[in-house]
Amino acid sequence: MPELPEVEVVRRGLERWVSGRIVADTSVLHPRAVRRHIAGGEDFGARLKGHRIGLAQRRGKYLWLPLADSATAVLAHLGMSGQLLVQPQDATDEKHLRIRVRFEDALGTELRFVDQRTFGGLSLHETSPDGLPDVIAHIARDPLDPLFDDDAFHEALRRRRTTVKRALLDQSLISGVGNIYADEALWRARLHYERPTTGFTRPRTAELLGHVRDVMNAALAVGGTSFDSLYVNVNGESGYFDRSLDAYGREGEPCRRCGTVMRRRPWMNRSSYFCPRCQRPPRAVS
DNA sequence: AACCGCACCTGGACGC
DNA sequence: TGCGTCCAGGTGCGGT
Repeated sequence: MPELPEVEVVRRGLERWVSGRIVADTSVLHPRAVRRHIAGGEDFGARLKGHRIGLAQRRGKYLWLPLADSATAVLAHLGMSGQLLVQPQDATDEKHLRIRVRFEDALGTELRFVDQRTFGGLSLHETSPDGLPDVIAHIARDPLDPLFDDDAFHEALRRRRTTVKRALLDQSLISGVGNIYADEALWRARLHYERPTTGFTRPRTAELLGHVRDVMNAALAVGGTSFDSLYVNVNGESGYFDRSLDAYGREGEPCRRCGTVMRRRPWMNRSSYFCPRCQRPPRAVS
């Protein structure tokens, strides 16, 4: 479900409501939610207990909470339907509550990981000297990271024998982009999703990256994209960017630029939305 | 080494 | 009402 802007909204919420607190007790209510924590749910809880939570971090769609005085961090991925909520301790359990974390203080709130489809989860990992959990070393920096290297991205794009949307979704090339923001950025750049990346010029890459950043920043400014109650911030509130989408989910509606009816095409077991006039397919594919 | 396709889940919307 | 089908914002793994 969530892409970079939605995950960043959650990170900010964790920083505000969770960072600095000391873990008391953790309960894992569904084993799949900790499947990346090989030692299991009991071990997961035991290792968190007594540790102070550091500043919440993010790379792409991954979030992590460093544990103070240890070279470890709680890594979180929301998958398609995961939520991290800060709830009053006495609030009724959500139907898909998977993990609960209570704290030593008297603030009266707890952290809950709620996840309908169980594609997401929490796990504890060693962190490298730069603070990155070891298991996400293969995840590229995201386009809002000041250290993202535009030139290296361009060179990598040209080396790949792939198409532009596949490249945008490849988290080892550029992280944080998912199906929604890929379609939005491609619409803004007037690029068809099957356009090969091999022939990309430097200006074309620069323009595409500019659109990726613009659309993500615009989404961030209004709290992210929510089609339903599945995506919410830590307080359970939805974002409003769904009202601003130009491509994603607009099959049958007029292109906001040229009025042509927008199309949807099955693509890699999901969908691609595009304007058939503004985003012409490459000749070889058509 | 790259690249592709699929498995991993639950549930809502829709057609019959 | 119920059943089948399709669809959903992601990732990692195995096979080629």
